[in-house]
Amino acid sequence: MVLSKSCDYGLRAAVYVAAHGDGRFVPIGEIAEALGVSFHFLTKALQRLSQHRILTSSRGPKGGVALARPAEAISVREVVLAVDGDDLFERCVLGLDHCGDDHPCPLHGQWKAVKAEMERIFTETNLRLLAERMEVGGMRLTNLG
Amino acid sequence: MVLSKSCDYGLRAAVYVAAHGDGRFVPIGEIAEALGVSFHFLTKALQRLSQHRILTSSRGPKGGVALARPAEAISVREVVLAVDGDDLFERCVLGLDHCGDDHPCPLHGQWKAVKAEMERIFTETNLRLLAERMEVGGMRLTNLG
DNA sequence: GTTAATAAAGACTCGCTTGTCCGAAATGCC
DNA sequence: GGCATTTCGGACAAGCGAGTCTTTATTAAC
Ligand code: SF4
Ligand code: SF4
Repeated sequence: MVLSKSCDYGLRAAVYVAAHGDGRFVPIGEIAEALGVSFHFLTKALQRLSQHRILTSSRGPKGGVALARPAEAISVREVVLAVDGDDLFERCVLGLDHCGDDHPCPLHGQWKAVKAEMERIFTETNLRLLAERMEVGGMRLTNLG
Repeated sequence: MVLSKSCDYGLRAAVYVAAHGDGRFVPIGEIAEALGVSFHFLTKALQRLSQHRILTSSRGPKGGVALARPAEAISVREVVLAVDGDDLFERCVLGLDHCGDDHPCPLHGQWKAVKAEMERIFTETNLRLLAERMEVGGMRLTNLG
């Protein structure tokens, strides 16, 4: 898959917090239940987001995670980089080492365009945008039950 | 990664055959050595290409694999589908089940464009094109040694 | 027919991702 | 201070892709 499960869960959780957070700390248990994913596994993904200053967290009662910045200041690209690293935007189709414009594989020209397009939409799309689409567009973050 | 290793190897091997085949059967051992990859593992990938009628094969001396059709009639898309299936073109970012235009996730609109772009360049690019780029453009299929 | 070369097929190991579980540390509430 | 709640962190198991090895089947050459 394009994104790892951790990244997938982390991104969906971040959108959930942006949509249902209202500034409070949202317990990871609530997010896990809402998304229908493993609580402990989701915890690990969100820890990485906290370490990268995308989320803040608080322990104890009324604790949980919250966005470290306004939702419109957090791009999807940032979340992907925090969890999966830059492999998606750097390595690609043929998986060669040290490739690039100077030592290209035969697909380089075309794939470079796809990579740039991916990075562009991930950079332009932020959590507020996604949260709004959930509210007004009825889009979903979970599997249909 | 976007493509599995099997798919990666299979695609590179197919391009090698298109470029260095000249109609003969090319032994898998020769391809594995040229690409610097495991012979046995490459064999598995090429078996799938043979099963999907992209390659033909012959056992025994002077045996090996050859393109089942002219190189310009084999698209990259076909090779990817044969080895990795349609996950790349069907499933995507959020990995939800049964998703699509009717039950979209918030990223659907943008990601659909990326998927379409990927499928387009993979469909338009055929093995002859890639083989020619190797010959005239000096592009590489292997890691630098 | 014998032999050598080669693809096909399957069993097996290894490492990474996913997922589970348990204890420790922090924090609000009484 | 004591307690309930919640994140943090590491250990552990399961599943899967990647890679190795061995055996069998097929074919060409002599
Ligand atoms: S498309 Fe470019 S960056 Fe990607 S593997 Fe080929 S040469 Fe490397
Ligand atoms: S982008 Fe569309 S097809 Fe992909 S996971 Fe989201 S809803 Fe499904």
